[in-house]
Amino acid sequence: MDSTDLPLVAALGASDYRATDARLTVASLIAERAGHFTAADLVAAARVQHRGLGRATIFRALDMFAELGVIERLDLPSGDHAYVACERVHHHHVVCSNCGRTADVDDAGLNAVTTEVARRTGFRIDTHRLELFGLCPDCATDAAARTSLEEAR
Amino acid sequence: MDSTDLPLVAALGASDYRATDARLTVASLIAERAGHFTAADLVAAARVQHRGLGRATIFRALDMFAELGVIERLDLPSGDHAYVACERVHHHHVVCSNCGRTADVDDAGLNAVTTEVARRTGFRIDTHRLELFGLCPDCATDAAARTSLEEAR
DNA sequence: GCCCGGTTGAGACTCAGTCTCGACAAGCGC
DNA sequence: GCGCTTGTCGAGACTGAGTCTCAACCGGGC
Repeated sequence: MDSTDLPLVAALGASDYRATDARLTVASLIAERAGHFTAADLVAAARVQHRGLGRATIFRALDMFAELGVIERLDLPSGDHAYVACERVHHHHVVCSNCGRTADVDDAGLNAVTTEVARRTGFRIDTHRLELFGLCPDCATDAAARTSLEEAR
Repeated sequence: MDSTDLPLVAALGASDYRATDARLTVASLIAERAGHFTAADLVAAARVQHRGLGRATIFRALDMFAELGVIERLDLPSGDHAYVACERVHHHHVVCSNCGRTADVDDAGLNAVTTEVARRTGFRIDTHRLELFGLCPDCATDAAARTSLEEAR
């Protein structure tokens, strides 16, 4: 894949930040990952593939991409922090707890929920965060196949 | 307040865990807090009020109460971890980003949202986490008063 | 060539959370 | 009462994610 095709690189180009080698490297590392990833993943991958990339640089790049809205921070049920590459519009994530793959979903009726919550509690809701965890179609199929196999025994 | 009235203490009594002094102290520290609190808050409070309470003990007690379902872990928009005392049934939290007060809300139509998301993405949704942030009625009133005051100038 | 501001990698630092260890206390059989 | 087991304790070492600092580097403008 030509790295200039990456949405992260496009966002970088459209911003006031310079498109340096280090940032392009981080962008391509992120693009290599299908689902969510942790900062530690990137640091490890950078060490293996592109020696010259400091820890601080990766954290700085992640902060910057998060600020540009092209990656988003995620809190896994385990309490760990992770990131996902994503669109810049407001949306939510569904995370496969088996393979880590993620999917974006838009509002999907959540606006009505926040309105209802505001009405019930009297709170003025400014922001919200919805994260959904489960099995992606592939892993769900696998799991179902494995279950029926065990039942057949 | 008689500490035996605390729902945390009741849950502790109903469990297999021993109701030791250290745990009762942690329970009363948690009960003193109206909204969410961090582990560091408790450690600091314990140091000020009840010298003899180790860091590890507080973390262990928090884990235990979380396991009993009487406190719940929360991820603030800042990325910090916090805890809230809460009911044992499944529910969600609304957090005041000004004073930290929290309110519990039940499903409020979210079930429909998860069903819709599952339908659209093909994921099998197992768990989810919804956190809402905004201003509680008091802080919202204050904020509104301050805004109108500034407009009058 | 020189300056300036943005960016870099290295490494020190911080701090939340975990782990380990020896001490202690409650419960229980004898 | 005694000894054993088990659960719990506090202290402090440890770990690892994330931040901060600093000197070096780089490209652009003059």
